[in-house]
Amino acid sequence: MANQFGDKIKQLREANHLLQRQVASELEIDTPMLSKIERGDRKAKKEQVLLFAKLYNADKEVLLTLWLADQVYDLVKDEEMATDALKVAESQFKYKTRRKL
Amino acid sequence: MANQFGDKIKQLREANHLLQRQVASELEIDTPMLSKIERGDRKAKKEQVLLFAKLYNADKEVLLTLWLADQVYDLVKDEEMATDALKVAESQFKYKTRRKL
DNA sequence: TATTGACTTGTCAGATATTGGCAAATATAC
DNA sequence: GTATATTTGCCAATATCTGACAAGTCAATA
Repeated sequence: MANQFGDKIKQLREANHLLQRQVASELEIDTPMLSKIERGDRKAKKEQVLLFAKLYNADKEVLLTLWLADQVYDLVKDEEMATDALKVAESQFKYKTRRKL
Repeated sequence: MANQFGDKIKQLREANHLLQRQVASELEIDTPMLSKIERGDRKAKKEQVLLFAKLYNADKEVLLTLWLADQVYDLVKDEEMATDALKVAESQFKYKTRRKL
């Protein structure tokens, strides 16, 4: 997993002087799992992203964005048409939201 | 599945006056499967995308782009931070490719 | 260098999702 | 109506993901 999110939450954890043990306990997962999430080995659940934001007093929109971006990146990273596809998806998204209004 | 790709290949099939039966046979799948791919119910394999391009004499880059874009769209469609995440993923992608050179 | 504490790695069974294919339903054309 | 084309529903096989645990490394320090 491409890992902007993991890097960020590791950074935040350290800035808050917390151990994986402590954070893991709050998230009700074990330390190996947290380690893997920080290292990008495993994907956090959306609900856990919100908990990270709360625990670290961080902007949840920022974390959710990085979390999603990593997933998008993983999906397209090996594809030649990656950036084109991202642009197409983006315009498709904008079109749909515009229609909803 | 968001369906720019399916619409496109259905359009191309009809422009080429081909039946699902015929195309499916070329792809070595059954017609229900092709129907589902055209309708966005099932995702085509990358290898099948290339076959579509060949069969319909279409630009494979275009088809691959739509095919990937649909997948990206599906991933982000229900997320509030969707467009932000796409932008972040895009810049991440550009950075990595730049580094590779 | 033995012990301790923090973190990481490997593995695996169980859960979940995806796939391919068939049978049946529906739509379209004649 | 019949015949042909397409779609829908379903299911078993397979693949992928998940959570959990045991064992590993690494760094600090007694």
